[in-house]
Amino acid sequence: MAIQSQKGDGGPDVFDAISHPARRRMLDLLCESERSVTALTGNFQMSRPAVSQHLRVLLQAGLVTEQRHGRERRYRLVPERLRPVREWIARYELFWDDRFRRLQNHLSRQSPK
Amino acid sequence: MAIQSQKGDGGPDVFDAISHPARRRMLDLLCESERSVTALTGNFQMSRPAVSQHLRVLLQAGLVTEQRHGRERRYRLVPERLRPVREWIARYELFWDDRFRRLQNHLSRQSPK
DNA sequence: TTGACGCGTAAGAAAATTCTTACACATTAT
DNA sequence: ATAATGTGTAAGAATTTTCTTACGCGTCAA
Repeated sequence: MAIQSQKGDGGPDVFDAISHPARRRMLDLLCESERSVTALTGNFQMSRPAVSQHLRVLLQAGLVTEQRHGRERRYRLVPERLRPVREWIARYELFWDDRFRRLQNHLSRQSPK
Repeated sequence: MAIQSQKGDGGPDVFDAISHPARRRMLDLLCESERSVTALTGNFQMSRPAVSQHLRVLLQAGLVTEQRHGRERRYRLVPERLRPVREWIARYELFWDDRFRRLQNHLSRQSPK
């Protein structure tokens, strides 16, 4: 028996939402303007329901919002929600910058003097 | 029948690798110093083989490297590999900064004049 | 040499993911 | 009223993920 998963009920995980290439592409497309499901589907090879399902994942992660306009629903990007990712990455960014800085220091201490 | 998946054979996906909380935590731990599998396992509730399997995902994504020291293997962080994530996020960061800037402009054009 | 230690991998189970097709339901156009 | 549009959701299948236990193999210590 394997007791596993139980995925953070506290809130849908943003990292998980952006792990699928199609969902990242959807966000990229929504950067330009809000779009309907059908409009988005044109950019993928999957069926419309599949796109719809991906949108639901993004919706639950709070990365997009839905607005009904007559019979269509337009999805709009909520970029702020990506902040947790940005913040997590920041730590590592410093890390690789540090390496770069150390390398520079090392090199500059070699030629002069 | 459903012909699906075929996950990017070009290379293991970094976004996918960091989608699991345990793997992010492992990277966090490896920020401080390189560690062995057993040392890492102490920080989780899963079995050692499970940790080992997660490390393999990170390894294949190039996020860590492995060094054998006697009978143990130490894993070391390769922060540069997170760059694709940083770059992808950058676009959205501008986006939310823009919103902030527009709001400021809006407000500053209201009080003066 | 014998054990104990550190680790990877195999095998298998439980769940989650990700698609597809089929339908049901509004809304808009004829 | 009817038909066409735009969507969500249900049902089901193929795959992947993620764990666990059981083993096997090198390495270090007695």
